[in-house]
Amino acid sequence: MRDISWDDMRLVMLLAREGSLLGAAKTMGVNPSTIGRRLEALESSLGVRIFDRTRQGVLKTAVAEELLPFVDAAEQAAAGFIRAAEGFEREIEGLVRISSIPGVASYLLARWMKEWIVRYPKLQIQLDSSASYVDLTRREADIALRAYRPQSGDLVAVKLIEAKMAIVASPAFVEEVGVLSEPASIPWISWGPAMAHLPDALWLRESVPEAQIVLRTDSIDVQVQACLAGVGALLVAESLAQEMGLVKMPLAGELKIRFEDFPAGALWLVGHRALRHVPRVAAIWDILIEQFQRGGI
Amino acid sequence: MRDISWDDMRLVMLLAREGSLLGAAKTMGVNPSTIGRRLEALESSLGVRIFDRTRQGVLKTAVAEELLPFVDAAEQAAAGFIRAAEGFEREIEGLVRISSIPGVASYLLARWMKEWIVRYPKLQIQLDSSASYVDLTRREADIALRAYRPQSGDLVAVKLIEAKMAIVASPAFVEEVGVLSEPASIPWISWGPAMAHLPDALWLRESVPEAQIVLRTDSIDVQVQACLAGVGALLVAESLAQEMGLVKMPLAGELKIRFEDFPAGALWLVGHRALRHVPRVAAIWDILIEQFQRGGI
DNA sequence: TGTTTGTTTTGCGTGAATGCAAAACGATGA
DNA sequence: TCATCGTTTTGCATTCACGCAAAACAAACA
Repeated sequence: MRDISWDDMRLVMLLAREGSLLGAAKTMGVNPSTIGRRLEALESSLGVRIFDRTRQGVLKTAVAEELLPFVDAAEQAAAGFIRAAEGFEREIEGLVRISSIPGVASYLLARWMKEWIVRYPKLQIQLDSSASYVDLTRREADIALRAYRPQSGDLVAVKLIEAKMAIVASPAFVEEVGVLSEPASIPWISWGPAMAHLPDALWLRESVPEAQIVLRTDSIDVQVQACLAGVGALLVAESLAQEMGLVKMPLAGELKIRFEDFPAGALWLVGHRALRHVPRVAAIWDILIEQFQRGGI
Repeated sequence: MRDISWDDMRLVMLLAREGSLLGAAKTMGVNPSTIGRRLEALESSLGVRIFDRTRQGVLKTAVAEELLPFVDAAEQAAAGFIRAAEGFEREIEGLVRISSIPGVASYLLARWMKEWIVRYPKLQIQLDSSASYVDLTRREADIALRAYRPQSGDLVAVKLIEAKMAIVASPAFVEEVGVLSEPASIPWISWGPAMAHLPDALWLRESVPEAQIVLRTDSIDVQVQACLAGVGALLVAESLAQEMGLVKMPLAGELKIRFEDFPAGALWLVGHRALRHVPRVAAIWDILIEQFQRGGI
C-alpha cells in the first residue's frame, strides 16, 4: 500500500494539534479507539512511526515534524474547497458561526439577535465569545468581531464603531471613591490569560501595579457582576457601561488628560473575502452594520 | 454538515480527471456504485451539484471548476506528504515504479533487470513504457528515463548517455535500397500520436512527406518487427540497432551532412529530489548509472 | 432495426470499520 | 501510600459503507 487516504493527513493534523488520541477523537466526533486504529493502519502502511503513544497522550516524532507542512497545505486547500462550494449557496439558511470579543457578545449581540432570527427564520447562529482567537482563514468561524483590523489579505474588514473607553464602576463604588486622581489607588478588574491581548488589558498592565488587579477572569459576565458588587473598577467601552448598569467614574483633570492616551476601542467586523457575499453570511453582515448604525453606539 | 472528508476532494479530482464514475472507480479500485453514492453524499452535504450525470459519464458543473484549484493544491500536499514519509524508509524493499521511453525499456531495461532483482531480492519493479507522460511531481512514478531534461526545480536529472541516432532497417531492405540519398524516397516507420513528441518523430515530420510514413505505432516492438520484415526504415539510437537485429543504412554524402543536424538523442535519468536518497529508489538509480556506464552505450 | 458497448442507478447481502465498555497504566496530589 | 484522573489499549457487538449483480438507458454501429 503506497497510496494513503487524504483523510489520514487530517488525522495527523488533529493529533498534532490536540496531542492525544482522545482529544483528536473528540474534535472529530468519533471514538478514541477509532483514532488509534486509524493511526496504526497509517503508520504500518507507510512503514514509519508518526506519533509515540504515552499515557499522557501522543508525542510527535521526527517524521511528524516533516509531514506537518504538507498537512498544513492540505488544510488550506480543504478550507478553500469548502469556501468555494459555499460560494454557490443561494438561500439564507444554515449555520452562521460568529466569533466576538466577550463584551459585545453579551451586551449587544445577544440582545440584538432576536431580530436576526425573526428576519431570517431558517438561520442558525453559533456565537463564540470564549475562544481566545479563531482563525477565519481556517474556517473556524464565518464572521468575527475584533478589536483590531486583521492583517491577512484574504480577509475583509469594516470598522463598526470607534468607542470611547471609560473607567466605570458600581454607583456605590463611585460614590465612595469620589473623583479619581490615581488609578493605582483603587482595585481593578481585568481579563484572564486567554484575553490578555485585548487593548484594555494591555493598558491596565502598564498603568496599574500588578497587585492592584484584584480579579482576573475571561468571563465578561463575572467581571460585570463583580464590578456591580463593588469589587473594583472596570475598563470598558463607554457605550456599554449603561447596558451593564455601571456608571462612569469622574476623573481628576490630570488623569483625564493622561487617559486621553488610551486608544479609542475600535470594533471591526471581519470576514473571509470568499464568504462575504454568501447569502447567509451577507445577511448577518448587513444586519450587524445596520444595527450598529441604528444603535448609534 | 459543514465539514467534509478530505477524501472527498480526491473524489472530485478523480471524477474531473476520468470523466466518469466508472473510470474514477477503476483507478481508485472500488465499485462504481460507491463512487456514485459518495458523490451524492458530498453534494447533498454541501448543497451544490458538482457533476452532472449523463449516460456518457459525468460533466463538470461551474461549481466543479471553482473547486478544482483547491483539489489540485490538496493533491500537491498529499504527494509531498507521502514523499516525506518515504524519506524515512530504511530498507531496500518495496515497489519502484519506473517510467521509460519505449526503446530503452524493451531493449535495455528489460534485459538488465535480472541483475536488479538478483541484487535486491526484496525489490519489486513496475516498468511503464506506455504512458505518454507521467508526472513525477504527482508521484505517478519514482524514476523516469526521458529524452529531455525536465524543467521543474523539484526534480533532479543526470544525463546517462548521448546516443547518436541512426537510420536503420532490415538487412534485406538495406541491400535492396543501397546508399540512401533522399529520405523521402523510402517508406518510414514512426511513432503514433501518444509518442509524437519524441525528437525522432519530430525530425521525421519535418524531413519526410506525410505520405511516406507507412506505419505509425506507439509500440516499439511493432516498429521493430515491422522494420525487420522490411516495411520501412526506422530512426533509432545507433547503439540500440544491434540489439534489435537491425543494421545502419549507408547514407550519401549530402544526406550524411544534413543528418548531422539531427540532435543527438540524450537519455536523462530523472527523479524527485525528495525521493532520490530513499533506499529503494537510490538502489535502482545507482545500478542504472552503473549499467549504462558498463554498457558503454 | 437490432446489437453491442459503456455508462449510471438500484436492491440486497456481507464484512470491515466503528462504537462501547472495561482494562491497564502512568502521573498527580492528598 | 492511596485514590483519582486522563490517557491508551483491547475484546466484543453492531452498523454503516461497500461490493455484487442486475436493471435501465443512451450512443454508436452493423
